[in-house]
Amino acid sequence: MSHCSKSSGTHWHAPPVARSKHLLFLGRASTISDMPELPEVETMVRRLRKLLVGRTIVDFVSYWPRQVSPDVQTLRAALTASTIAGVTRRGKHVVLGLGAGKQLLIHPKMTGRFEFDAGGPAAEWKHTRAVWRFGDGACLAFCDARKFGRIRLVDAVRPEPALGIEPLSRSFTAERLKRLLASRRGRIKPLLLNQALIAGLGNIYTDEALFRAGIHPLTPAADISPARVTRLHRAIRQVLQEAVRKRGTSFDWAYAGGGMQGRLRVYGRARQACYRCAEPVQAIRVGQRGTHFCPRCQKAPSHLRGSRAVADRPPSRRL
DNA sequence: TGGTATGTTCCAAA
DNA sequence: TTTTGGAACATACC
Repeated sequence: MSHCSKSSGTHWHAPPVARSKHLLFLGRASTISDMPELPEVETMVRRLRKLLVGRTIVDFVSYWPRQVSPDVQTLRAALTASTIAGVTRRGKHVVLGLGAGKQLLIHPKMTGRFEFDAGGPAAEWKHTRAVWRFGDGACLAFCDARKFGRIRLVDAVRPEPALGIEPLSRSFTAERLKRLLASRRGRIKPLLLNQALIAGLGNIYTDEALFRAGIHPLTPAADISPARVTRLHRAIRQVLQEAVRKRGTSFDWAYAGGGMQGRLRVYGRARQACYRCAEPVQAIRVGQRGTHFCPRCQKAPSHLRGSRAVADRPPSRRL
């Protein structure tokens, strides 16, 4: 494949050669984290905050210009000489506060992660897509195997994108969730994944919250009783809070560092016994996402009862 | 080799 | 209008 066609020439050179894997655990270099749902991004943000606040950017390089906006030259000019005033989270975005009404939003998508080296550009990592260099010689790298991650400079006064409520904020109440779901005709799982409604839930924690609330993922949102929505609200907050405490879920080659994987009750447990009732956990596909639930603890909605949509079938099949 | 992946967006169709 | 499915983005692992 040719890299050159779409890069308009800006800062487009070969990315640094990756060090062999074991070297990542030596020396000063430290892996910040990885991962993509709210607890994982929150974990990233907390660690980045300690490392970055007060540091002044002296250079920015992108090795995959398609993932940054505006264009690399504009972005580089805007970032250079900026001091990072704060690091926060909005939904699944890492937000670097730059002062002067500017913010840098970084979305890790599926495989984005940060690496930091206080000693400067000596360390180079696998899949490095962007590097920030600071006045004291330290370097921050955004690494992203699948290149889905996005880095966007936005006006802090006009916050983008349009994201829904923060599920761990005080304003996310059971009543609020009821209102959010009441007028919806869709199924509950895709609605919980909709970032314009609730910002931060992803595939793992949605399945986990639905299990804890005893709600089948295909249940039409408007059919869920008020009492059950209250349970769902509590389940969402509990599972997210627990995952934040555990520093998120570590899964496969792309993600390491968290401890929540040992606490998951249905996600990734297809055909294994439900911890509550011993029924095998079932895997189906909902809105193109792998979906795990216990068919006994999470009763199918009445209109689907007995239908093939909730019967055993391999997760690779379309519904 | 093919199926799958923690995310999102765009389009078409229902 | 709302909802849903499919493809696309791009790569790595099993």
